[in-house]
Amino acid sequence: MKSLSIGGLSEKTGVNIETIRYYEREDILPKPRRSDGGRRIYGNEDVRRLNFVHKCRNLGFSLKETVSLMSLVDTGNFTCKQVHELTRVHVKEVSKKIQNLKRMEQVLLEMADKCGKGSIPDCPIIDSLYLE
Amino acid sequence: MKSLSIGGLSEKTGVNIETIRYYEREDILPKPRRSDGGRRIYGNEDVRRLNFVHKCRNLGFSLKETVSLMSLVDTGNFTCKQVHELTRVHVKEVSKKIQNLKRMEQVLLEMADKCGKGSIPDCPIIDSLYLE
DNA sequence: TATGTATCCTGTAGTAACTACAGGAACAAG
DNA sequence: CTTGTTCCTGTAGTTACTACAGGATACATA
Repeated sequence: MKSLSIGGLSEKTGVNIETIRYYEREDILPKPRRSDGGRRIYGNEDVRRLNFVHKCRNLGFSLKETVSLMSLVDTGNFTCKQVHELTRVHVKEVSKKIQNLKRMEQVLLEMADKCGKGSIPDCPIIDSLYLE
Repeated sequence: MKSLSIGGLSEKTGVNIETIRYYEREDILPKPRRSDGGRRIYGNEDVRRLNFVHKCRNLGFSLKETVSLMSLVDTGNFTCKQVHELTRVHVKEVSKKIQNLKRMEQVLLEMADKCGKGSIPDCPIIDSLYLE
């Protein structure tokens, strides 16, 4: 089992060094052991955990949700059903966000389309922003 | 021209009272005149401006971008072309966000699909979160 | 062994865009 | 005149990082 410095861990996982220290402060990652000089030393388990967190974040889970998922796993106190439920709820939120953004995109495209692209200070985009 | 209290303005525009005061602090909205008792008094122009800001925010423009748009309008120093360009750049970012979220959604759905929904502490969703 | 430089340390503050108080003043209705 | 609602200022909290400052440590090279 090889050990890593914080820089090594950062490179291996793609997570920023400052972010790793932040996760430690926030008790999202356990405090690692230190070298004689006081530097953090990480092992394979730390890589695994950080990958887990990183992946959750990329999938849009909040840190709170991520911690929930991890502690479920840590305690062994979970069922596949529970995890499925958590995922289902989350995917619903993601879908909602997509819908909202699509609506936004639509309005923006319509506005841009109506715009004459002229060189005088008069624009239907601006006009429509003042309405309602 | 009728005047409004901050509560009235909030109701009329759908913007939170605290948010209105925040916009004032941040010089996004002008400081309104006050009553003898020191309360804020708003007019039609304030409704217009706040609607503008609100709409920009709903369309995903940052406050900075919103202020840029407004000051373009205020100075009259803009062309339709400029506004079109700003919109075009913004819609590109929105589209990118949509793409990312869709990818996320896909992965989550796939994970949920593989999940056995069983009642034992073993779950392919969790397993896949540890990978990479 | 000296030295340079790369990496690391802690602690604090900044970011965006609000939101949430606390503690007090003003206004409207009965 | 009391009661209840709305409003005031000022400060601190939220999320998830990111960016220093000022110093210590580790390691490669001369």
